[in-house]
Amino acid sequence: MPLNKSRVINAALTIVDREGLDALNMRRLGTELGVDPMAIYRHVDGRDGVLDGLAQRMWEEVNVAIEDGPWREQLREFTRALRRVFHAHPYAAPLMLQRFVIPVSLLESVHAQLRALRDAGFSEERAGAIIRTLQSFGVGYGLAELTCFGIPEVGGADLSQAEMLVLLGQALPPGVPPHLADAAIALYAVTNPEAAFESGLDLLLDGLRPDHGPPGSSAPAAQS
Amino acid sequence: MPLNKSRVINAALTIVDREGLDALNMRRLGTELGVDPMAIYRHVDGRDGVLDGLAQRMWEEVNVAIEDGPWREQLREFTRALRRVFHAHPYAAPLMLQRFVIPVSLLESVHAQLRALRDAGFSEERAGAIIRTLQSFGVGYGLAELTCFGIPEVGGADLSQAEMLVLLGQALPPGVPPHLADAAIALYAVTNPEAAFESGLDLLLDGLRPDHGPPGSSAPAAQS
DNA sequence: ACCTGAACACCGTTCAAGT
DNA sequence: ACCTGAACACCGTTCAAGT
Repeated sequence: MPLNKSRVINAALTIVDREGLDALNMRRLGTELGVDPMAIYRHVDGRDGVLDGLAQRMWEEVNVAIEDGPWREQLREFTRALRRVFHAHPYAAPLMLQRFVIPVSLLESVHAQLRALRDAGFSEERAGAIIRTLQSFGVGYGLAELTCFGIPEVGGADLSQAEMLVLLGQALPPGVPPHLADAAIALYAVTNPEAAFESGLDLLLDGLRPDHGPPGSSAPAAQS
Repeated sequence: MPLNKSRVINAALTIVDREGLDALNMRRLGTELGVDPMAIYRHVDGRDGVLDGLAQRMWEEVNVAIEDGPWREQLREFTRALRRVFHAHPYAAPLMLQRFVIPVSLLESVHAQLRALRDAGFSEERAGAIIRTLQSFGVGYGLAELTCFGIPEVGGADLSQAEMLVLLGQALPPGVPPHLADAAIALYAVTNPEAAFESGLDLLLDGLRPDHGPPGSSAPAAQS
């Protein structure tokens, strides 16, 4: 079992998932692999290379099963998957937004989405805008949740209303006027994170209508 | 002119804006302030405290002039301001999503937005969802642009179509099939970043309709 | 070709003095 | 009360050997 890049990234992810990004150093990674730290440099371009590898791994985890089916559901499922990575790997997932790497698996998803939207009657330009918007929303939402609720909490995802308010209180500047505290509560003290995300997703998807009529389909029914 | 927190954060932002986050260390910060590095620890809680201060500063920069006017324009302007910070401080802005700090100025914006939406006939819950969605979109989009185009390029914001394609090619895995390269181009090779962002914003805002009829206004005209 | 370990430069932070 | 500087622990990386 010779050392290779994949094994290095695996070990790195194990460390990061358990102890956070700061705990990842080359010496630690060496002992985790049972190898001299310097041996790693043969397979990966230093610590930076390891972080690149982690970012790539995170994007690859955004894989979604259904790539056919109605376009709206396809986009919805992809955006959910985007957020899910942040919950699954709260320490490593932010790397997706720090390093520019595009794995093939992501391009395959994008390709399927572009085709689905084009088939539904969206112009090429609008299709791109829609996917970019959903991607931004997905990663932005996932990342914002992480920084709001703190890393360990978001993993368990079960904070009581009281605990959340205390957490919020600590982040608020001392001596905020009541009406601003109310605003903070309304915005950040979310009781059901899943439902809150879904309603944001609905907001985005329900407003979408093809520009020119689709090749052949009945009228969509979303705006009740 | 005694040393204080505000002066420390100012100096830190100067360094970070010019040379990036990695260039920010306590010794460097000391010389920038003309002070022994250890003097800084009196006013700020170590390097971490400096980063917290920078995150706070970034959020404070998301100030928007108009806080009245129609709700749609108010939200639009705020989301634009969110993205603008990432272009103004490409190195420091990502800290907004790494540390949980909420300055009063942000809460004031949120409060005004909540009221505007409530007055327009949106329920409290839906108003929160809308603002959260727009915030996620704004920061997600800004951050994604940064990682896509690279930090210095996003500042200048003038990349030729050719330069952008080369940049994209470097990020793509070697030997991607043509149809996937096409997908990457459609999604990432944006010729007009401003226009692309605006169309995402339109996507989000145009779909919004109050739940119960507004207190008294004529019908909105957005979906032409 | 691949792994090893000593060594170097750098950085955050503690602590005991200074004024 | 505030600033100073020596010192320590830690970490990424280079380099000359090893097998």
